[in-house]
Amino acid sequence: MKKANPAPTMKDVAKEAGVALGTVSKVVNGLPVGDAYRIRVEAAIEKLDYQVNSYAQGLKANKTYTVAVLIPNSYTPFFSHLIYQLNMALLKRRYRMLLCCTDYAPNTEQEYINMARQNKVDGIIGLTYDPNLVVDEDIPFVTIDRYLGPNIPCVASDNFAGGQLAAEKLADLGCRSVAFLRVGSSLTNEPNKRRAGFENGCLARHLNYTMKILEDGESFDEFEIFLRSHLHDGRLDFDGLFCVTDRLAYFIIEMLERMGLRVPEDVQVIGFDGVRNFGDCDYACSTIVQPVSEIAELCVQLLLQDDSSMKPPLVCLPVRYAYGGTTRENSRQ
Amino acid sequence: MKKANPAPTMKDVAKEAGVALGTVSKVVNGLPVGDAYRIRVEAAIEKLDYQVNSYAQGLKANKTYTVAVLIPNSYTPFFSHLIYQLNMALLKRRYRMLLCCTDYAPNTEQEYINMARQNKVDGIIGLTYDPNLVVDEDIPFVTIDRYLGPNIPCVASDNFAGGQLAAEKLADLGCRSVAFLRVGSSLTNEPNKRRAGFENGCLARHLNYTMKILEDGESFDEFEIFLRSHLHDGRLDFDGLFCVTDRLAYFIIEMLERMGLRVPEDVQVIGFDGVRNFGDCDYACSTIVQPVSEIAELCVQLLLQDDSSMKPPLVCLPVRYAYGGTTRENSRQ
DNA sequence: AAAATTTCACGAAACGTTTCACAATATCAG
DNA sequence: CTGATATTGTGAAACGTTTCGTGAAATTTT
Repeated sequence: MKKANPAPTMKDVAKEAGVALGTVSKVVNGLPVGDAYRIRVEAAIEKLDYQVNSYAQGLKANKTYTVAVLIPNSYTPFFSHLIYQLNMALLKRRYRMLLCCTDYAPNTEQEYINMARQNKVDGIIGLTYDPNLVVDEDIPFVTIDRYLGPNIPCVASDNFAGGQLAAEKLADLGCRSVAFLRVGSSLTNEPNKRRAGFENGCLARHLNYTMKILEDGESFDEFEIFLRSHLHDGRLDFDGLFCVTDRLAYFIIEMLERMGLRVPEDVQVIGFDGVRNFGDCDYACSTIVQPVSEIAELCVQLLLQDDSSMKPPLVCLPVRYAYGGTTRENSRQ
Repeated sequence: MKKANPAPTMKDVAKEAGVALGTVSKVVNGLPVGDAYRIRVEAAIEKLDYQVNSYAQGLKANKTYTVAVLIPNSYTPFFSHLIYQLNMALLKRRYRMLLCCTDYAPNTEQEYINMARQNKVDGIIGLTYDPNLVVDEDIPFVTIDRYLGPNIPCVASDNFAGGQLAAEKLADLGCRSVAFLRVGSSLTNEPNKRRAGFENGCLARHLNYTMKILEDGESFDEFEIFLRSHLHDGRLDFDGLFCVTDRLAYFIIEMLERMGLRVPEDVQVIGFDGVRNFGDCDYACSTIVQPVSEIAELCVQLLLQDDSSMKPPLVCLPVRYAYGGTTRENSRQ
């Protein structure tokens, strides 16, 4: 049924069905209406191919069913999976997702927050960078991986446990001397706890450990310098490496191979994130997997629940280890 | 300036400034207003921390400044980059992006199209799968990589030229016998032209060529069977491979290495897409790069331009070759 | 059978904008 | 100084919903 240009409104449906406006509204919203009326209204809706205007609804209800998602970009694997899962979690609740890529720029982040407010979104989920972000007190806000204050719930993986798990795994897989590699970030965000967790795990398992943390401007080449300084007669001082992200692990593995070291025979490598290299292929490396889907689900739950007194300031979700070819699994595994 | 619960409206601003509603509206929209009035209104806006309600605007103007983007998922590298660039192109024009991941499911695609219509979006950009998609005639629709009909503009890379370019590159790099590898898809979409282009290029350059196209249910293992059947005494019949996507190329390269063949020494490999392995690192392989940013920009332009008579049914954008370590660049390059 | 009660459709008002006919003021010619 | 013209602020109406007080009809009670 092709309809002339102006989209049919409730008023048109009411006229077509010979009922009042309010009756149509009730039918549309599933409120109790006499069967005779319901049938007439439904027929009219069908005939006119009527669709409710959700923006008029939003105006009336002061609710837009829109959530803004602030994220540095959509193409880093962890982010792109997060977006996917957030999209699913929101759509399940009939919410729309307004995606804002910030490119790590603090002023862009602030701009988007203001813009989100102007768009009267029902809430904001932010994986943000700027520690001095000014968030509006009266718009629900949930962060990922960044604790901004006791009134702003933060959802993250259990990064500390993830670090511990990496150490334990390496120990279980026979490592004696390990290193932690991280790209520099002066930020105090949740993923930083990976280091502390790893250190803790190494101590518990009596592993020798070394850290190499890149400073803010330093290039990845520093890692090669570091590794070469620990290379003697073609043998590395370490038999295990824990990289702060899979992306870094991927680089390091290529670097090791260029240096003539075999992974996992000479040195085992564990990364962090657990996202797939090409979207749905194997893991790029053995890794600590973040529960992306659960993170997304919880963010949305916390954001949309109205009882703000029940919102915990920080939730850490359990991580797990996954084999990805860069460790030597033993038979007990 | 902390404000009590109900957000201030234009009416509040008008009262505060002692002017009429229409005057505030003009100031907000940058229409000519006497300086004395403008100053009073701007002061009131500042004082009350007023933000226009863009949903009320949308209702009045019958324009929601929202565009729905239908895409299989957000984590496949090509898609995630597309989303990023679409986001940028839309945001530049103050449009919002409603992201819908369809998981390649035809019914989900149709559902989302209906939902988008309900949400009164100003347009839809779709990278869709279902060839029988029912699109609403009176809502602007632009597709990516899939030609649905003369009234629905389609934006794509010049896949044919890309295929040609791959063949020419392989020829220039010294190949004599090449193969084209593709995963099966019975769909008639734009990327299918890569094969025809490659074939064309091979003929022009007198290259021996072979095709291996996976049928719909077949696993990637078929490629190994195919390659092994062309392996004699550790030497492959081909010295060049063109893979339909970088993702496939990535698999094939790993497969070749497992088979004891060196890339690019024994066999050179070119993929297609040109997206980065971990978001912003090097190319995963030598590749034909799709102009993702231009595709996104053009989609948005076509979608939002009102003169529908000027919309071309199909636009193919130029691709380029990029070195990614899996070809032997010669000195002339 | 009449009164009391319940049920439920009706339609006006309101949400926060934009727009437009109108009125008020300022400008200028004669 | 008057009357015509240009300028610009005013406020009501409209956009498409939801909500809620009103009252008519149906049902139950005595």
